[in-house]
Amino acid sequence: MISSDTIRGYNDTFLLSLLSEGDSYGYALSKEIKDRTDGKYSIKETTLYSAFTRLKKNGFIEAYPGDETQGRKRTYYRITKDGIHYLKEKQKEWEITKIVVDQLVGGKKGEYYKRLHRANL
Amino acid sequence: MISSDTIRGYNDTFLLSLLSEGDSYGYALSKEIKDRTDGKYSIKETTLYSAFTRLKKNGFIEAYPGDETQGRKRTYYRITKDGIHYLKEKQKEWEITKIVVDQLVGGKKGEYYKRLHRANL
DNA sequence: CTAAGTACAACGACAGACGTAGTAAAGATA
DNA sequence: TATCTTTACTACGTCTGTCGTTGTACTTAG
Repeated sequence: MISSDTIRGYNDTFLLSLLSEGDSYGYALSKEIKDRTDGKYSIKETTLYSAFTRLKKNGFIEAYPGDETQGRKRTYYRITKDGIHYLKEKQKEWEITKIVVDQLVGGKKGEYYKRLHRANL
Repeated sequence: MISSDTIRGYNDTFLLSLLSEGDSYGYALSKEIKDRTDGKYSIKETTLYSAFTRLKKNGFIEAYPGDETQGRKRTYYRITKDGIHYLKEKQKEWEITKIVVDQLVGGKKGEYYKRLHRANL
């Protein structure tokens, strides 16, 4: 199980990405994250709702009440234009981050080969 | 420029990875990180030295004084066996993290969900 | 009736990153 | 000679996302 701290700051992006596929609410988004990662990552409730608060404050999402006739009333969320813009920025950032971290964490086959070669010089 | 918060928690791993190639000291490691990422990421001084403190406390590195005949005396760092073990764990974690985040940030055509299953991680 | 699942909110604590400042020694420049 | 730049740290306080804990409330299954 990946810890949330490992991918700190990307929870907002995960939520925006899911909301970019359609409006949803807390519990459904939480389940979706767990399902899509095959249970390898899940967002904590407190993290989830504090993320909603932050995203609202930043104008990246809008909340509206659901019209459930049964069950407890849900709060639905809709991504805004600013949210879509932010999402795209973070998607680009992630692509760069992957490359940067790959170069620094090491541990890849190719890297070992190069190091071995260098050591033998 | 990638922010340190984006890759929070991986600074320790970066340092351990570099030290796994050979002993080094603060400034050299800082430069190496900047160079290897083509300037796309750099570690702040305070972050660097607080990382050293943490790594020492965890027994992942050992410090020893350099024997420079000129210039200010440096503190060199050497990775320990525990450090190597931790590094390998984090390298594995990173491979999983990449797949997990790829699946959730979106913006790419979904090859990754299949990869997650195929990778058997 | 009770337990489990759904759907949130409030509060405080923690840890890594970071801004600011200060210390110190050497070499380069004017 | 003076000072500016580079190297090499240490100390201290702040910020922010995450998370543990607790509480509330409504619904369905057994």
